[in-house]
Amino acid sequence: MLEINPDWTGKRLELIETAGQLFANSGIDGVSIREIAEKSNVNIASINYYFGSKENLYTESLRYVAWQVRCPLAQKILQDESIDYSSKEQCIEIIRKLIGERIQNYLSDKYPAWYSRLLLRSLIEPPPKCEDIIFQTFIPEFNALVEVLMRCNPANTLAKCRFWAFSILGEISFYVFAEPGIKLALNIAEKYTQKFLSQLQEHITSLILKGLDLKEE
Amino acid sequence: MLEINPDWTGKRLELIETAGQLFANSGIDGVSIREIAEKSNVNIASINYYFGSKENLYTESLRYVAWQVRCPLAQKILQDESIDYSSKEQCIEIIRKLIGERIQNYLSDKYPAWYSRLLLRSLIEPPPKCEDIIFQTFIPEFNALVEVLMRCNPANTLAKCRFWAFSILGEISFYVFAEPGIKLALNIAEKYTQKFLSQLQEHITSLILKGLDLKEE
DNA sequence: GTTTAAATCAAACGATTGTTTAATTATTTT
DNA sequence: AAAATAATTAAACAATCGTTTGATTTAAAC
Repeated sequence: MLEINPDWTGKRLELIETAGQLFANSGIDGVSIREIAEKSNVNIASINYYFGSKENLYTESLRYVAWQVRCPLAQKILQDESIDYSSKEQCIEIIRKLIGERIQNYLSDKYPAWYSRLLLRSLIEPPPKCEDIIFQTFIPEFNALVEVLMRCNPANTLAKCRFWAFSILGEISFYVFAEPGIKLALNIAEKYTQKFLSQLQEHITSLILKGLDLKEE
Repeated sequence: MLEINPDWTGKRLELIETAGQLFANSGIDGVSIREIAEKSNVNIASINYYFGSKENLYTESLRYVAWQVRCPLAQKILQDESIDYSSKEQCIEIIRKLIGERIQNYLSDKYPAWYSRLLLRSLIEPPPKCEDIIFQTFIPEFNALVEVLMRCNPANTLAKCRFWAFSILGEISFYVFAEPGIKLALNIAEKYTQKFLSQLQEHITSLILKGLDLKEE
């Protein structure tokens, strides 16, 4: 798992927040350190003073948002020995919560929208030294999600549960990085509403439950 | 719909193919025209001679790949008056084909992998003058897909069919832009195999059919 | 074969890039 | 209060950026 960085404070944090937002919108090469310095109200040299290089600032911004929007619920659930996976109702509730956590952390106003956007941008264009952060963020969460899905219905194969896990992660991610197109298609302005997000949670949950043959009705 | 460009020939096409691949990997700001010229074995000035600017070259590359990987099947199906949507088997086959077309065009070796990567990158980071291409590519295909889903089961609401359409588009897109992470998680090397892609097609189709209450068994 | 247009080229343009320097100011430590 | 460390600054660094120029070569048109 990703480790917390004690230096996410003061001027360093300010720079991370300002630069991260710019990086999320335009990529590391689309932003100049002068633009970052100007919007942060610091001298250009401060970036190298605090982070050593522009690249390090990007890496730190990524590590920061990856930590912020992480979804450790699946791991917690796996360690909870009081869970009875033979109870259909409990399994349904677990899956609903897992999907809900990711939707809230990625799509709601709990965090600024650029947090998840920077994270997903780094997936399609992993800058140097960022692969570790990406993989340490996604792989453990993915594996834990797969594990939970398998426990909820042991009759399903590993291959199937992996597909379902990607269905969950993929669809939610799509609402992040295709946001402009989606809002145009749905005629939505500004942010996703909580009502829309709970509908989305219901939709994905229902989809997965039917796939797992857990849906009652 | 997007229009074909008669200038996708000769040196112009060579430049588009070379530059597009670089753009897909590193973004418009991550590639220099000198790098493009070198890998295309042309003079630096040729880029401005043929396209006017680097930005125009990006736009043309995007228009080119958007045309190549477009999925017009849904529109064709809508215009086919011989289709009987009360036939469950026919509806299942249509949905399977729709999903299959997108998977083939986005993920198989039918086209170079960077085609779809450039398209999706442009979704999260739309360069100037590219919004039109993006929207003309995705929105009509999305709307057609929604329309087909509604005809297959008129009992479903528009809102639900939109969610399902995004489930299809989102999950397939995820396999494009999260490719490095997915291959690490699944321990896959090189390209997705056709076997894997047909499993994926089966998985998504099954998911949607269950959601539409069309799945027999 | 002559003329026109298209294509290619090396070279240079001004602007901007990330980074570094060295001096100065602020803050903390002793 | 003196010394030492941390933080901030303006200025300059070499390198690279996208673009343009003007000359040269190639191809097409008459």
